[in-house]
Amino acid sequence: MDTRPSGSTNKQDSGSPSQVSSTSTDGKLPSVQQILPSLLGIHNWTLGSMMQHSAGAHNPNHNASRNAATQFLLANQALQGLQAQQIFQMPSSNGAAPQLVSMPVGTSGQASMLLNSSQISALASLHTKSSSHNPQNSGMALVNQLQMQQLLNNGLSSTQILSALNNQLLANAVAQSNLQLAVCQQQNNNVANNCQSAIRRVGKVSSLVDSSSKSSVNVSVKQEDDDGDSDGSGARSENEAEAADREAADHEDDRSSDRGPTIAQLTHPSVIKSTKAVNYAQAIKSSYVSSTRKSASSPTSSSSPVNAPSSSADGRHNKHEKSVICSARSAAVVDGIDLEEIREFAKRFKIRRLSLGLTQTQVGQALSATEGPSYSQSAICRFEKLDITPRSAQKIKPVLEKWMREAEERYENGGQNLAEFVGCEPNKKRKRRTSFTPQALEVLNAHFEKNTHPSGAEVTSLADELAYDREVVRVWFCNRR
DNA sequence: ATGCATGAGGA
DNA sequence: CCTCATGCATT
Repeated sequence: MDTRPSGSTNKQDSGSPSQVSSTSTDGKLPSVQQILPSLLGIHNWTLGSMMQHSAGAHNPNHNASRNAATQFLLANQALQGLQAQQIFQMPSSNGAAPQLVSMPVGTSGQASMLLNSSQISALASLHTKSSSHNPQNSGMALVNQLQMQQLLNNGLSSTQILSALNNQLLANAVAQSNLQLAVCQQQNNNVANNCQSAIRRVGKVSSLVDSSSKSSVNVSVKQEDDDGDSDGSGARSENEAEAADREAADHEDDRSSDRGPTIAQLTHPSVIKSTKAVNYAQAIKSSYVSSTRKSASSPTSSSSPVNAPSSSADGRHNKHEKSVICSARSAAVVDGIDLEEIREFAKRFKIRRLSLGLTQTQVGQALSATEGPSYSQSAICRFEKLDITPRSAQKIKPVLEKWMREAEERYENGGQNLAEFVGCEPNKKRKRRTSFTPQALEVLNAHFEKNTHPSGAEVTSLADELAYDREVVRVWFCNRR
């Protein structure tokens, strides 16, 4: 289904293929492609390829033909904990596009990463020489499984996971012989250290290693790929590529939004300290006080005055570190909604989605093709991040649960058409998104801090002063609140 | 991933 | 007009 809504587009073609997990290539540290095989315990595998069957029936122009054929790396099943290695090649004008590589790690985790063609071929050429049987493979896999889960448990974004994984690979390569659990911990620390900088660079603080490793690392992901065949994603790869690119370029500047209290916030009151306090209070206010329902559990129960005091000079700079989502087990229950349960599901869902090699966009499209309510990429993104109110989450959850079950079924049956694109009607044109200038934002924020609910007259004059549509200004306040 | 837009439902 | 839930469009 190639698709891409006609008008769409901003998408510059495969502009930046690489990004990927290529790291130190030569010299000191081994490159990813050098250690990947051992990391995964792959010593015997076969490279197969099959022409991509146009699952969607069309897409003649994918003629990346010769090489664009979907390739599969089939891992030797003899190595426990590892199953089929799949490589979905994304069609593109040139064969240099990066490929999404999904690899099961351990028995219940799965990592996805992008590898460019040279890395792929490097990986491919390795099978000829790699023959050393390391009895400790399973051990390695296990270690990585744990680490992977920790990464996932911390709610990191795809980009973060990729970089973290990358560091993980290096860490493992360096400590290649350690397999004891104790050593495992050590590795975790190494990984943490290695990752920290990367993560920080990306703007998020997060405790990567929860040494106490918490009880529930039960990310029960059942494995169903026995022969790595699956596809259907082959045809959708355009979207895949698109998303991949975006993720690659992903800049997480962490601006954060102050919509209502999100599950992430509710379940982690601890992270909401200092600067965050104000926002949190506001969040509680807007969503609970006003809705009269409010329930005991919310940590800050008391309602804050409508006019957020906000002691800071500039509200915008106060909203930072909101997306810190680390592990926690607080089984909070708000409004009869088990946040913990939702959190668990969101985690599982993300893992499943990735293991199926699907992007949020694809899931959204698939959803819209099925019965019942559907949700957009945005919604899915927010759900996975738990950047939504408990109420919304509870509403979306069953939909995703249902879809996930069906997706698994289809996957097992050959994985055909996991996503079906349904031509959306153009609908009426949406107003072009307004982009406020930094200056305007300064003014707006200044006003917002003084008064979150400006009167009609105030809005008008403000709009006037800034030379923006009154409606635009009004909406800005609504969204800001 | 997230900023702004839209529309429903409620005062 | 507001709040909320969502989505489109853009970063």
